[in-house]
Amino acid sequence: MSDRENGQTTQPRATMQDVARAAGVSLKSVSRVINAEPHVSQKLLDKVQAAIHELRYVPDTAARSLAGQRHFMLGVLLDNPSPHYTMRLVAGAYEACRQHRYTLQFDNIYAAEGPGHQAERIEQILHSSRLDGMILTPPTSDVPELLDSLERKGLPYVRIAPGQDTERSARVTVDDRDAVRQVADYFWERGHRRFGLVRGLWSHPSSRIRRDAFVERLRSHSPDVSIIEADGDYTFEGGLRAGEELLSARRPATAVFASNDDGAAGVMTAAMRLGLKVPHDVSVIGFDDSWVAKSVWPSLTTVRQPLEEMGHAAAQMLISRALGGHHGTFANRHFEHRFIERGTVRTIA
Amino acid sequence: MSDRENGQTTQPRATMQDVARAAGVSLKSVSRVINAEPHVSQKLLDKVQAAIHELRYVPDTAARSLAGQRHFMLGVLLDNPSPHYTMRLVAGAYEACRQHRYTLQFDNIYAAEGPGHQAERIEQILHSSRLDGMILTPPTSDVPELLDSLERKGLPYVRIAPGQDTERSARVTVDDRDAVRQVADYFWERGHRRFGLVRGLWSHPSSRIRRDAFVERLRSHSPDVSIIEADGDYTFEGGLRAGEELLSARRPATAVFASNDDGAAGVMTAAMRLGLKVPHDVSVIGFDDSWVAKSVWPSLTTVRQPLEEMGHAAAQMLISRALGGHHGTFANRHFEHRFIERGTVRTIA
DNA sequence: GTCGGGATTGACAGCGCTGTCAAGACAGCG
DNA sequence: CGCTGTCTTGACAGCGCTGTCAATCCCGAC
Repeated sequence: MSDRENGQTTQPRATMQDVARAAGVSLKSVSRVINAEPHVSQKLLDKVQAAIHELRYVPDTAARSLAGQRHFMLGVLLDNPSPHYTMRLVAGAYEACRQHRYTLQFDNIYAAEGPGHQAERIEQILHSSRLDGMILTPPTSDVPELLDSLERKGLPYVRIAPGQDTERSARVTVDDRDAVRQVADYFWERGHRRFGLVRGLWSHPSSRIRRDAFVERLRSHSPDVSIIEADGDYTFEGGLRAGEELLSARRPATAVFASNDDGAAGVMTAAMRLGLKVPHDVSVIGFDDSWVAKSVWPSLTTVRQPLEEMGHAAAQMLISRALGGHHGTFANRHFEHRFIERGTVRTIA
Repeated sequence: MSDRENGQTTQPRATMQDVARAAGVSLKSVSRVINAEPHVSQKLLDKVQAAIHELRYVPDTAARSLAGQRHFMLGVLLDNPSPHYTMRLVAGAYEACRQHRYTLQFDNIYAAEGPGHQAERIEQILHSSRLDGMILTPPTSDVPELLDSLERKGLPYVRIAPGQDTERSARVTVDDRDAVRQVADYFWERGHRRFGLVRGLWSHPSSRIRRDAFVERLRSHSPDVSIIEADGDYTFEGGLRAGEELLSARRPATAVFASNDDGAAGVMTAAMRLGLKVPHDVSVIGFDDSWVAKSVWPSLTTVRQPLEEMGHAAAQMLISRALGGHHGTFANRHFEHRFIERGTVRTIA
């Protein structure tokens, strides 16, 4: 491998003891400063901070974990097939962790294997790692067995975008309904009256929510508006099939909302194959602002979830909690979507 | 938050001491078994393993780190804009880490900010975290300043797919040349004689390598073969522009190789806009087998790098090293690409 | 039967930090 | 001026494990 282990140039890292000595105070006082504990005089604070800075002191996480009851590690439960989605969420959570010198552990829980397996898997995860908290990402946020296990173990957790039984725990939410209404209105205001809807995967609560919001909003504009629905199962393939169905109907849709971007890309391809031009002949809006949104032409009008911020918030909640925060009350941070106007919607004269 | 901290049901985790007692041996003997040290009799081994199993003992990483000189943490240096690429590499590395109860720390190094900033950034990373090794992913594998810093600190590292100065360190390689030759032959054998090439980003060594291999291979078939080149900078947009250039030339290419999938998707879109059908009028091959490869129609013929395996191998090398392995010699694990035949290439009569 | 040497096992001192508890400092009050 | 209560500071044990070193065991060779 590539190195020389004999740290010729590397002087040993400063310890808390070193800082204490340099500042002329006790070990424990340095500890107090590091942990921002109360009852520290300004004078002592200054001395210690100067010494810390001077020695470039960085506390040793392993020692802190061993001696105290924090462990500087959070877990994230993952089971989302979309790398882009996962990546953004995790990036946000990771950033929050880094800021507090925490580490993030990733755990894939395979929903496909059924709730029994999942419960077993999480028990194992909890037993074998010392965590200060757990972040549940969709679709794991809605598996009751998981929540049960977590509660039994007494591990704090935060659910991201839970679909059901929302009040049960701390959570980070985002209002899909609201975003979908914007989509519906956007189409409506541009003169569209015949709609297509590509549904997602029924096992994800988000799927039903998005569908219902879209349909309801449109009906509120006109009770007997035309909406053709088809299943797209959140994939390109699914969107392709759904698109062909929607666009080759007798009175085809002029505006299609796909429950995610992959599906929307499928619809665009279907349009192309049917000789329809986007947005001239069909308008399309996606959901997620994933990577593909910019890998199609025209680039896709879509809705972006602030996933990084959501992940960040979730981790932040857990970290504050570990520092000795808010017991009893279930925090809830809410975020808004951002509508991203690009090139796939046309205004009908 | 969602829990009860008073672990009513949670009995304390077993410690090594507990195991020693249960097995009727000394603490140190259990430690030997856990660390697979030599000089342990079969009888003792059995007793200890039984006790470990019985008590569901899991060693405490923090304590091990504190007491020993391993820290059970590896770092990955990231600076690749493609989430899919990063994700796959990291997933593999992470899996290897999990198997050995290691943790992976991610660090973004912003190449765009220039080598000076990077060196500073890595110094800071190395100073503030206790790592057993570092994995460099492209394009960080080719920043000499980074390697210098790592070596100065004496931290073992492995470079993934380094482009230059390969022998300098341990590494995990994959032969782009070989894969690109396959691509060239694949086109050639199917009767194509007029080629288009979408180049990548010059700052990535891979870009030049892929380009050269493609051109050389084709020339080896026929010295004055027609190859039109255009810059695609590894993005969809770039591929789109490059595609329009290549396909609207006087004697347009019938087969286009794009240095990555995003670029290939751009070429396909360009073809569509020019009224050309893929693969009937133009054949396209990409590189990476990224998410978009299946989000276009027809789905993209491409080349897949075994990124998970590569990440896994890199982490594995570092972990073995930390266990006290191969000093002096620079390991090198080599991987092969896999050619993925899908629907974007046509055989010319 | 005895000795040398390697194989096997264990005792023990910390690693760097936090939690506990007690001591010292200091202000206010009678 | 002494006493009490609060604020600040420090001493100390020990978290769970590994590295060191010494003790013990077992074997073949003499």
